[in-house]
Amino acid sequence: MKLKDEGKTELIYAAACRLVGRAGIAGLTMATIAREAGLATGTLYTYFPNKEALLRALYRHAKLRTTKALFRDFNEQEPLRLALQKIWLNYLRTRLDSYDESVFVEQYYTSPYMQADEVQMSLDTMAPLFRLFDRGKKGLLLKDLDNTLLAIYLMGPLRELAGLIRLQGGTVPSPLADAAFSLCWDGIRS
Amino acid sequence: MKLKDEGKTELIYAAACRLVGRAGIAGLTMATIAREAGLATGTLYTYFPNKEALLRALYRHAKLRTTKALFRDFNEQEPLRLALQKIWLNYLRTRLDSYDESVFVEQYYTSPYMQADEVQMSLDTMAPLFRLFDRGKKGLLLKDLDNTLLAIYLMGPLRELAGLIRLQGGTVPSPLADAAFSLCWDGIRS
Amino acid sequence: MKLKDEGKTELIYAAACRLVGRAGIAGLTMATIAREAGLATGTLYTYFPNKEALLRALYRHAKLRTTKALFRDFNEQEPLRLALQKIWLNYLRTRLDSYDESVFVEQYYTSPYMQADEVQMSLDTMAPLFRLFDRGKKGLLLKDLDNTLLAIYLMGPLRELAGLIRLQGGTVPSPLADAAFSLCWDGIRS
Amino acid sequence: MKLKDEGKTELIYAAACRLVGRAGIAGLTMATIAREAGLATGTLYTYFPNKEALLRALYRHAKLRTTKALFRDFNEQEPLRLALQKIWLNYLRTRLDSYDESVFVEQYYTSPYMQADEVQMSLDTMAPLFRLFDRGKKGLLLKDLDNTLLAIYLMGPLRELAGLIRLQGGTVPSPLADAAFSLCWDGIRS
DNA sequence: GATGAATGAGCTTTCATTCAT
DNA sequence: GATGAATGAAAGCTCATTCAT
Repeated sequence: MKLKDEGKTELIYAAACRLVGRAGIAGLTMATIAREAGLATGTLYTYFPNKEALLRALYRHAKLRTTKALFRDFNEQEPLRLALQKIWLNYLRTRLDSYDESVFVEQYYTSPYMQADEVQMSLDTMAPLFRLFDRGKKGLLLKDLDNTLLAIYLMGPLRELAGLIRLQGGTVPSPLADAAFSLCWDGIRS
Repeated sequence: MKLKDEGKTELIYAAACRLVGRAGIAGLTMATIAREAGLATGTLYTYFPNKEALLRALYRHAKLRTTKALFRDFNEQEPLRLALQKIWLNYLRTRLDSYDESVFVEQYYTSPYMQADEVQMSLDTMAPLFRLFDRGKKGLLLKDLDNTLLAIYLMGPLRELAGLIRLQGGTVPSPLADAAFSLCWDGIRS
Repeated sequence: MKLKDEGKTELIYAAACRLVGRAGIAGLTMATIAREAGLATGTLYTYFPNKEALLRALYRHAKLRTTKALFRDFNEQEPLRLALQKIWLNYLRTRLDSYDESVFVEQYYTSPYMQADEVQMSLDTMAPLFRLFDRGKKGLLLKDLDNTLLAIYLMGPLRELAGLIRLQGGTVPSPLADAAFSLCWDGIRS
Repeated sequence: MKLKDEGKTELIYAAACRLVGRAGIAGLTMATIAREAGLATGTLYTYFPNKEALLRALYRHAKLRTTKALFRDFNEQEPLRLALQKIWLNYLRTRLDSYDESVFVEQYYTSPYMQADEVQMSLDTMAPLFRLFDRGKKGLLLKDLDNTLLAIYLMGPLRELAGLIRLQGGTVPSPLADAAFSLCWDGIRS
């Protein structure tokens, strides 16, 4: 007997992401996803009840993977600058390695599919970073500013930076990336 | 495309932007735009030959307005920090004042509608800022880094920052905005 | 300007009924209805929000027409037998004249589309007949039985009778029809 | 069509009938039948080559059972009224006991599945009743009318009558049923 | 034989576009 | 020019049927 194959879910996710990376969420159709995944249209409906559910599941999946990657090898005890740089580099690397996934997450966020509970889930993933900020502010290493603001300055430019590195065919770590982190660090340190 | 009534074109632009702000570019239909603008569907086709042309025209329109706003009251001879802060504030203000327009421009950029020549047009608009950077680096006031990198660091976080201020019901200038610009400045100055 | 045409609703009703008469409710598709009505598929959706609504509206429409026909030229003061025969003949005639409509009403009744409120509506239409029965029983002209039972015996066989007459290419009034009504009358009279 | 397990065929028949009783023939799918029967979809195809064959077989099966029930304990030599009442009561009882089956037979009859040879088969089953009518007319006990007409008057109201008894939660025999047969008898007797 | 995942034709519905008024 | 009904291609989804296990 053929059993439902978990790997096929991944196949579908990957196909959908690739297509979003190419033409945006707006151009995404069930038929295209199926063809890209090498499946029949109907097969998608064995794994997801409808298009919205597919996209929603993909968002959760991608968000989870991205978050996990964000804190890879992360040690909360490390010196602050090193710890922050690790997270920062992880984020950059993820955006480059999983470019399609990142584009999808971003576009989903402003699409009509986005729902309130998913906003909260997004915020929760940042908790360890915020604890790091608190420590830094207490030790007078960081400017005494709102955590969200610090996060915005640390991470905000990474989207465009990744785009730039990608355009130049670059990899991480790179001199460009090091210089970029220094900009961030000089901005937020006290 | 007989532009009988210029005001009606603006009406259509505004309606389309409002809808994108609410539910993203993906859910945008000609019928919805028409209803939001208080027109009949067919009327849209008096002003634009088709949907793609409408969006394309709207992008150019919005981009132009945004750019013009970016350099409002800008004087290239002013002290560097003040000049940069003015551009920075203008950008932030525009994102807040014309939130829908900004969201549209952003989503259009990654949509299947985006075309190569429009990318170039986007870059050209930044020329005055880049001249400012060159001056700053020559005078040893700024870190000696790639202009694009400096621009990314200056502008990159503004999208999220605007979102934050918007969420808190804030306006510009505000203490939050001042603190935020200091972060930027400390990051890029030598 | 083209205005929504009420006659087109009738056109759609007629087309749907004709098809149900031919192949039953089960084989009914929006595409077939549209083609039979000489319209594009999409046009159906200017007049009805979806297939279910179309069928529901058609049911109410057909039921109303059928009921109106049932009591055509009906005069509650007439002698009992004549009054009943008129209703009986009207029913038979309607089933023959509007055969498709009748088949539709019947099939809709046992289809998954049928809803509770429509059952009540169906019962209400029979009120004048029931008043006739009451009068007949009071005057000892009819057996003293439940109205519903009398109605069932008067009307129940008409479906099959109509089928039989139709098969024999007959019309109403006919000797067959007269004999048939005598059967009924002899059954219910006291 | 290897009939490995005769009991499973019955299981499928019962499941299909139950579903038709609930929501009509139109909403019937192979997947639903399988689930209701506690089988896998594919298993249905071991017992029937396709959906049409399944329904056709079910029709013959149900028709046969119904017919057999119609003439249960029937003795062609009995007095006419008693013999007719027996058949009449059997029919009523069957409609009540095997309600789903009866609904299925009825709906199948007007569905696109119905085929010409099945109409003939349906008529043939009535032969013993028709012989009874002939005897009655010869003995001047019944009106001298077409057998089909007599049959229609005897059986036609039973569908609705069964519905009524079912609604009132009644059983057979019942005073209602006795009164109802009298209506019939008085109608057809000479 | 039994299973249920996979298939794809065909159904319902949407929507950019046209066109009679 | 403005209107919105009409169009039909294409989208989302269902379901009879097949087939690997």
